[in-house]
Amino acid sequence: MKELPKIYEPQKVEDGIYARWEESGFFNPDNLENTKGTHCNVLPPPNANGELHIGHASGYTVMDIFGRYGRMNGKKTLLLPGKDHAGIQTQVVFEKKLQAEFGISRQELGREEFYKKTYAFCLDRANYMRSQEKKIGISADWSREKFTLDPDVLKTALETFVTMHNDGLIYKGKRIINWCPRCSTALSDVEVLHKDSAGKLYFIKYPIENSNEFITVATTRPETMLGDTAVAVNPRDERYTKLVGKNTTLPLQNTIIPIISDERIDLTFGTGAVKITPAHDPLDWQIGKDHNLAEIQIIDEKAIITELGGKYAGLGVQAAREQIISDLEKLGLLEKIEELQHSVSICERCKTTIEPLTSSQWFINVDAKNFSLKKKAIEAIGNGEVEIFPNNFKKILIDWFDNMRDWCISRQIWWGPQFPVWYCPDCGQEKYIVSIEKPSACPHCQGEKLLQDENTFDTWFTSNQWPYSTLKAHKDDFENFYPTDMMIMGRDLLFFWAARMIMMGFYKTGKTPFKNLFFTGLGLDKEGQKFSKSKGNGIDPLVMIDKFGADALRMSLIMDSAPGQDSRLYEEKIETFRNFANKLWNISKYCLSQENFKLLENISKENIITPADHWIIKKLNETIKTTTELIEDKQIAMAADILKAFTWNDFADWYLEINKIEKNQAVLGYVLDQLLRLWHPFMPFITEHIWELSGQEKLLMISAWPKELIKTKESNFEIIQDIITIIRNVRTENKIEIGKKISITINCEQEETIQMLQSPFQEEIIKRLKTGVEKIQYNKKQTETENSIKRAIGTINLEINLSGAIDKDKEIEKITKEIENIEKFVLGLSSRLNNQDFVSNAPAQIIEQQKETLAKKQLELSELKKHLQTLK
RNA sequence: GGGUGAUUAGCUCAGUUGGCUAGAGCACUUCUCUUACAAAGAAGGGGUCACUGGUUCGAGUCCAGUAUCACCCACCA
Repeated sequence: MKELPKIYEPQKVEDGIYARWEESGFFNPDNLENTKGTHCNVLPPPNANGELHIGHASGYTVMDIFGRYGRMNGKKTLLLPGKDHAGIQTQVVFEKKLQAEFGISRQELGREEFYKKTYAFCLDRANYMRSQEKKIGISADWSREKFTLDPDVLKTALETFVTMHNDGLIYKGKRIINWCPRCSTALSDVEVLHKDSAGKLYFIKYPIENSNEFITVATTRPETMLGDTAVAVNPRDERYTKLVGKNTTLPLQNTIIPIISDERIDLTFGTGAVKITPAHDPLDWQIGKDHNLAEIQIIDEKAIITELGGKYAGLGVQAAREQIISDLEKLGLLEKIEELQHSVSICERCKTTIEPLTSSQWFINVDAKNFSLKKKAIEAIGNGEVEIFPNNFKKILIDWFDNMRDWCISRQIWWGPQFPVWYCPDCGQEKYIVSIEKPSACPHCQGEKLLQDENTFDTWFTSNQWPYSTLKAHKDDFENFYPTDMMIMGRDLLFFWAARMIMMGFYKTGKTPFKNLFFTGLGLDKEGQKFSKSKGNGIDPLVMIDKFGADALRMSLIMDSAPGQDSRLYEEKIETFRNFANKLWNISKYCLSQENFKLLENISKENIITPADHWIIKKLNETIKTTTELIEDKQIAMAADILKAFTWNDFADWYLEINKIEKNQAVLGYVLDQLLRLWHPFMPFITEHIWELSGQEKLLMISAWPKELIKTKESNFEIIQDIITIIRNVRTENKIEIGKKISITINCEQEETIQMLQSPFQEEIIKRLKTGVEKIQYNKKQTETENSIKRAIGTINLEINLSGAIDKDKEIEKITKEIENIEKFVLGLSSRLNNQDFVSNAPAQIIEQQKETLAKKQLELSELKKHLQTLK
């Protein structure tokens, strides 16, 4: 066996291992043989406009763990990768790039050219990002990789638009929408963020018609008064009862508008009287509709005052506001200004303040009579058709659906698929044709100059169809894999993506798009801050992989965290898992250095011989069982934790040390074999590498997940462990120098135990495992050697002879403390066992356990007391 | 305004349906380069599980309330 490096060097082996996996073809489920059942995870497509960040890495790790676990369990496993064109975000990114590199705007480039260049940019980024994804080790089938604008994927999405339109679930209408003046597009409700900011509340006096009185309204946006068409008060507000039905003169515009009453007015806020601007406020728009008020658009799509704004036309919103306040002040109509904390709507992508505008847009009716998308989704979540991890996200989702309003899906950006809607210039905008292909002629006037609707789709309209649009693009995938098994994403995508995928899935296929929906938390930096570009606190996954290895990064991303819970990531943490990977490396290095060592998939009973053998096999069995159960239960962090404890504390710290003395290479080979399999989903690179070094021909990636449990008999190996640990402890406590040899006496009445200890190698083990023991004596009865230290281990009374070197005071102190401790515990336990309520209510098993513990502790206590006497 | 999560060792966090004296990593103390590993080994110290009540034989875990922090949602003129 060739000499392996002392330190595992992931940088040198990872790329080669990934290449072997790819070449094997087993990422492609079509090449997997003898499969039983399927595991499918259509991977969330990252935005093809940048690079992978730690959030992607975190999600991919979870997906890959379940994917590899599924594959090792013999399931036809498909992880389907892809990229998203990410409409607005990509347009923003690419416009900036154009400006920075060439100093040109998209307008200068023209729509068609801009689209072409953006497409090329996305493909370039997609290529780069794919190479990053491979670095993380994701076992995805690249032959099926998709892009949201691929013709076949897009076709499915557009077909959905057509059928939804035909079913009356999509309509075009003039409604109030969120407008981003910088992006020049409408936005859906979820694309708008709300930022708390300090603002001002202006109190403006509106003169009552034919009177000297005023009605004072309060507003944060005085400039919108140019478009007021009413003043509203609450019908129960007695202050204004006599004014309802009268009119007021709108200052500056000098138009006459009515004073109306409406339930939705909060009488405790401001003056209780509200100016109504239907064209520029969502609530006002509703009220305007109900009261038949005119909509006067006085702010345009660039946030400039329109012609209807009279003398203020052409001013920006902010400038108009200042001018209006100054003019009102001159007129004596500004009563006062108060400071106010309120939230301002901003664009999710560029943070520009949103202008609510009325505009003609396309909407999805989410609660249609013939097919209520949201009710269907709520039902599926409620009845468990979609299982959600962690479970508490269920309620959040249902609440969100309950409050969901119609969804605006049209955008006025250039980057993205255009609506399959056609207009005839002669017949006008009212008559349109919905068709994926351009119709040859207008059905109304036979005109042939048809123009396509200029709107592009909301990115989420296409990506919400991802699970079936990708599967439908390849042979029988849809039949084989839909509904998919897992969908995993960051909790920030809950509403954007998860919720609406469920809706669309039910509409299109009548089924949920995925059976299990799993949310990861967000990655935070060491101070608990969200990673963000502007803060510059990001951790580049590639840099970390280069520094610590992909396996270490993967482990650091999933350990010490609960599903859906945010977790902090920092280099020191990744380092600890690099150290663990190195531990696994050295464990393997030791095994491989042994003569006649080979990995064994199975072991027969005859080969489990010594007390340590039985013990380690029993521990391994428990580990296999628990790990499997935990993964099935989606608790991967706990699963890895159990595995880690077994690997390090049981196998490395004990079994390997014993193997140096008492060889049983069959057990060694079997445990390492099983261990590599168990670790593979979590740390695929290092396990595959060791697997190969061990001479295995078949890839570990497609080897079977451990399941067979070999029955073992109980061994008393724990007694040996206790003896060793106690001796080491006593040596340290009494400051016995390293080289000094000591002797021990084992007092025990049980013949069986003594036989075990005297069986081949067991004494050797006790002597050589850092105990410095030279001589072991046995006695059936208690001996009373002067100056020795005694400790009870079950039925054994261990006597450690330090030849006069003991620190008597310290020993007395320690024993006294220990006695107190145990007495307290024994008291608590025995009073519980004497409690009739406990005895009659607690399960028999618990009672039995506690009785045993009590007996053991009482025995220990009496031994300690005797020991204390002899010391004194 | 509504909601969710968090509060456990100096720090970062686990702790599944309630069940023996609450765990890990890092940091800390002491010792050791022992031929798999100093990225390691051995032995230790360190916790009123935020607070107050309640349910229970039994509560870190369940219920109610309080406090602090974080995040999300929201048509707060």
